Parts: sequence; structure tokens; C-alpha cells
Amino acid sequence: MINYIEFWRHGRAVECTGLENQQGCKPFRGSNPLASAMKNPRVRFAPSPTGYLHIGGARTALFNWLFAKQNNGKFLLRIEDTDLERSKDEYIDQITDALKWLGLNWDEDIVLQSKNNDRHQEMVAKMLKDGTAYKCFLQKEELDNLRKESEQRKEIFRVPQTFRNLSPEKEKALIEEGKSFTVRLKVPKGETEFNDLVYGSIKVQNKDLDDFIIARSDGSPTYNFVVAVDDADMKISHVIRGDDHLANTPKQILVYKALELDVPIFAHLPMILGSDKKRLSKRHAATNVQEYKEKGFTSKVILNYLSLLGWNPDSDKEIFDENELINSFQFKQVQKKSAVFDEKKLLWISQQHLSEMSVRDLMNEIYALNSGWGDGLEWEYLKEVVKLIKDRSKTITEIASMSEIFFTDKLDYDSDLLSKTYNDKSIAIIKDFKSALTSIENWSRVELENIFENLMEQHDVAIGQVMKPIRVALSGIPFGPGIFDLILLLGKDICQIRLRHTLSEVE
RNA sequence: GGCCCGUUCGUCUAGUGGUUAGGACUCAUGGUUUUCAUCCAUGCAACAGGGGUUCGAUCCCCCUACGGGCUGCCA
Repeated sequence: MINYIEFWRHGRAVECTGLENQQGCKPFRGSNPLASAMKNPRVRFAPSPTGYLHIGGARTALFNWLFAKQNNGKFLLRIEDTDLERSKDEYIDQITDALKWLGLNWDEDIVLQSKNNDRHQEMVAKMLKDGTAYKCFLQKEELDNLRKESEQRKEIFRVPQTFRNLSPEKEKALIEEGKSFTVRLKVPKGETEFNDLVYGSIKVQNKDLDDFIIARSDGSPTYNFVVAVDDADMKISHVIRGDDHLANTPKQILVYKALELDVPIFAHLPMILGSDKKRLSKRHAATNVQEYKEKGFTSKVILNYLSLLGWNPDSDKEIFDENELINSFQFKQVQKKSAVFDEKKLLWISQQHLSEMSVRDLMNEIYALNSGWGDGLEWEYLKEVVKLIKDRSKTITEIASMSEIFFTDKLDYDSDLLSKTYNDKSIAIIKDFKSALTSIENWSRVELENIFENLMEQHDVAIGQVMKPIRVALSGIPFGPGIFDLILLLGKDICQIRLRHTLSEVE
């Protein structure tokens, strides 16, 4: 078993045919019941539909997906919708939409946990029959009191095992009395150990676990029970999830063992924290995938950044596409400590991606975000617009918003900027520029350069002093595309309109 | 309280029983550029603390502190 764990931690299936002599990489043996599952691993992402897809959930999904793709396995989706109070159908759609947007497509049909209720009941019944679980007639109030008492006495609270070995007659009597009961797993003596792909060997004493409840007094099964049954039914070979489940894993292993099911391999991923080092929550700026989409990050950017939280590629490379991630991902490079989400770095990653994207792809991204973008304008014109501003943008929304200056005749000028930019001299410069434009013969870069040189001479100033007032008049912002590119793309008429408009504002 | 997990620059991280503890983001400074952005260069900045083991510990062991998770008839 250890060999397999080493195997999955360090190597990819294709590298480990058994012919290699790679360290930690042993060939499969047919005797292991999980061997076939391991060649084609089955993993799952199992969100609760109680909110939008969280950024941490997205990373969990991503790592599952990467592992499945890398090893020719299946990536499954299970919706844990058994909490009727909080689960909502609209969230199921939100989550699946977000996963689709990210490109984390799942194999096979979505499993709705709520549909497995009969199966869960069946398994509870089986455990009762097998004697691996028992009916506990301790009432909630009694339990609460006992807990309180031992707290007062500063003792460690343990659930009393009063009903562990109740005779059938007594049991029947209690039921006839109308006593309600929960079903508890009969935790065996000893210890439970497993080898986490990230955290290594984890061992707990079973006595610290208590006979935990697998079915409530209303008959509904509890999480730690259900998750094990469902994972087993779905033939999940590797359970990859957040490390908030680390401490629950031994309980789940006891369920597998009680039901004589194959225990999967576990890999727990460190949490993602906000800038205050607290668990990412609604207190933080943005926590769900949808928000980042709206902020203008492409799915590839999100995937790239998320992959770097809690994992490192064992090289200096930081910009990855999906295929590169699939090829590089390794559990042994996964961090044990939680990682802080840093939007600055996200922006940098985004910028790197944008600079490598084609104008056409960028335009598609812009349209996906805002279908009305550049309405009524020529495709070729829009292409030029994007070409001019793409290298100056960190996000898709930045491109979209900066492109606005190319979409109207008249601009809304910022009065502070105008008063800072214009004085008698700079007003004289744009006036001269305006008349030079009127008499321009060839609408070309060379011609424009000549005009600028003349203006510099006439007014005895450096190019910056010519450029700045013209730029502000034409674009309304003190930065942006090269001035000649700007003028050429806007065209003579719009330039004239904007110069006139500026003059009317400042004079 | 008990159990489990973690702790290298502000952030993401690399790293080894002997290193000037490396890279990336951020920030600062300088350079290139018609502005901005890019790009380049330089700089700031870390081994949580205390004990051991050792000739020598950031690295191995123990303790403490801090942080997180679990401890529920939530998932």
C-alpha cells in the first residue's frame, strides 16, 4: 500500500510502467483491489449548493481535475445537497456554470447526494445488522447535560457507550416506550492511520473519536457516514479536498472498514486565506469565482493563479496553460501550510496572459463579458482599438473601459485634469495643432510627426509639452496609447471635435 | 479542554547538517520609451522563540508561543 502512495505522490502513470527504476515508483501488483482504480483514478469535487463557487472550492476542483486529466482518470461532480435548510437549486446552477466557465468539465452525470437516501438507509441498516453500529437511546438533552457536567469538572467528555451492547429485548422495549434513538458507529479499539498524499502519515487513537452518530433520530444519515458511502459507490479512488476535512478522515475510514469497502487514498489541500490571514469569507473583497470573472480575469488566469496557491511547479515557471498544469502537477509539490490570496499577484498573472493573447481572443473575452461592447462599430476598427490598449491593461475590463475613448465623439473631461493640463501656452499649442490638422495633406504618421516638430519649434518646448495637452484633449486621460497611433485611429474629424470641445471647456 | 495539522522576506515560494538563505509578486530608486504600460538594472526585506543532538543547525529531536481545523442529531 505504501508503495502506491509513494507512487502517486511522486510519479505519473506514464512514467511508471514498472520498467523504470525510478525511486518510489514500484510496479503495480494485481493483488491489490485498488490497483485497477489507480491506473485510471476516479476523483470527485463535492460542493454543497449553499452559495456561489468559492475560490477555495475552485482550487479544490482544479487539483482534482488536474490529477484526473494527468492520469487518464475521471473527474466527477457530486452535489452535497442534503442540508435542505441551506441548499438551493439556483446555487447548483451557479456552481456548475462557474465550473464550466473555468473549463473544469466533469465526466459522467452529476450525482445528487439527496437522491442516494435509500442507499444510505440501506447501509445504516447493514451496519446495524452486522453489529458495527448500534441504536443509542441517549436523548439530546441528556447528552447536553453530560457534556456540560464534564466540562465543569474539567474532564474530557466522552459519549457514554451505555447502549452499545443492548439486548434485543431491551431495545424493543425502549422503542415501544416511544424513545427516539440515533445510530452510532461502534468505534473499535486501537488506532486509525492513513497516508495522506500531502500530509503524510496521520494517526489517531480511536478512543479520541467517540462512537459518532451515523444516523440522526429522524433517521437521516450524517455527513461523515454519507460521504464515505457515496465515495465508495462512485468508486472514488482518490479523495482530494480541503484540509478542513483532515480531522474527519479517520471517522470516514472507520465507516469504510465497517462496511468492508475499499478505503480510497486521501490528499488534503491547504486552505486559502484572505489578506488578514483569516479563512477566506464574505468579509473579504471577493471570494467567489463569479466576481473574478466580472472583474475581468479570464478563466485561464484564474486557473493559473489558483494552481500556484499551495502548489509549486518545482521550477521558476509561473505562467501556465491548462495542459502545462496537467503535465506538471504533483502532490509532492503541494504545500502543507495555508496560502494567502494575493490580488496583486493575480493581476500580474493576468497581465502576463493578456500580453500573450491574440487580439481576436481578447475581443471574444470582452464580448463574453459585455455583449454590447463597441456596438455598431466596424470589426476592423475595434481590432485596432484593442491592439493599441492591450499591452497597457491588466484585465479584460480594463481593456473594455479604456476602449470607451474610441467609441464616442465627445468625451467627458475631468475638470481637475483640465485645469492641471491647460494654461495659456498649452491652449495655444492645441489651437495651433488644430489648425495644422485642418490643412494636413496626407493623413499619415510622418505628416503628424512633422506637425509635432513644428509645434515644438514654434513654441520652443520639448515634445512632452506638445504631446500632453493634445493627448488629454483627444483621449481625456493623461496616459494611454502612443499619441500618433491615437490620432491616426481616431481620425481627423473626431480629433477636431474633441479639440474644439476641449477649447470650449478651458477657454 | 482534548485530538490533528501548520510556522523561511509584507505575499506566493525554493532550499541544504557548513549557502552571501535563492526566485517571483509588491514597494523604492535609476535607465530605456513621445505619455502610460512594458522592458532592463539596483535596492529594501525572512528561517516564530527556547532548549537539546552536533565541531557546526534554517534543516534532526523536544518544549513553548502563535495560527488553523476537528471535537454537533452542520456539511
